[in-house]
Amino acid sequence: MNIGAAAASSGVTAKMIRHYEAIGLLRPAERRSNSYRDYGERDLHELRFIRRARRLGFSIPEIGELLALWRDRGRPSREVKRIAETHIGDLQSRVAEMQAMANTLRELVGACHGDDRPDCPILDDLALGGGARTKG
Amino acid sequence: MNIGAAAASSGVTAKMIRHYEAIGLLRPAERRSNSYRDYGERDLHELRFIRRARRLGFSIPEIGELLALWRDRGRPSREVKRIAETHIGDLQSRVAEMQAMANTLRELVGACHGDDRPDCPILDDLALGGGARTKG
DNA sequence: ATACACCTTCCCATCATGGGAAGGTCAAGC
DNA sequence: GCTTGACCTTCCCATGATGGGAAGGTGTAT
Repeated sequence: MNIGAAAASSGVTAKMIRHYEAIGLLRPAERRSNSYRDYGERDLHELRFIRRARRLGFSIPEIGELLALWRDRGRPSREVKRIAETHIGDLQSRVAEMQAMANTLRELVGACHGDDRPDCPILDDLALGGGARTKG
Repeated sequence: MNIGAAAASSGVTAKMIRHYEAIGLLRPAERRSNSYRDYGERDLHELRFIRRARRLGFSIPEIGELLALWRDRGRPSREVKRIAETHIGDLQSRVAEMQAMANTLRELVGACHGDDRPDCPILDDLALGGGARTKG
């Protein structure tokens, strides 16, 4: 199966499949006599795995770890769980940070009359240049 | 005031100050006879404005809009409010997306015994390659 | 044979940021 | 005056994930 078909079937673009191979996330694909890459069911499986993990927000290095564990039929599930938990923690931190931003902005938006008048608490606050006040 | 002092006083690195000038976010700084950039209070104000806005997660184009409005003393506050509200909406979407990821992962982690045994629902799920099941 | 779709590699762009080289400038100390 | 060290300048390169596109080879259908 050519790279185009593998791309269509896995949801990973051909461009990205070559990229994943180049950075070592995927092992080099088999080549046919015409130098075309050749993919089988097993490769498709890995490509779908990668796509799904990317959708869940795992970074490429994390996916590398997960793939290695996935390829190793005898690995302890402990490892996988640890990686997933670390990733959940990362997601939570980022969510908290963005919520803090949004809360600060909501306060400011609430204080801004938003009409033709020029004075605007949002700009006034940005102009202060201080740290995030709603942090604590 | 040299770029280093402006950087120290605004919290924006010298590297980034030059970058913001290069992409047109800041007007070209005054130059002294030795070709050094020269900054005054007004520039410091803009730099602090930018730093604060970046911290609140505004993109560079958004900051460009906000800066333009800020420089225009007579602008209607409506504009500023609209930009801020749009940005809040963006933040909320991203937060929701990341929370969905985290929830899916939490389910999977909850189902994984996480010991020496090799079977692991997390990897099993990733291997399915389907869409996000916890979406709806 | 011709056309068209597909494949290959290689280079460039994004976005915000940082690293670093090569070279000019300035202030302090000897 | 000359050296030293801190600062400035511009320019190039790297990140990480992804896409665009060129130049050229291959495969298949008409």
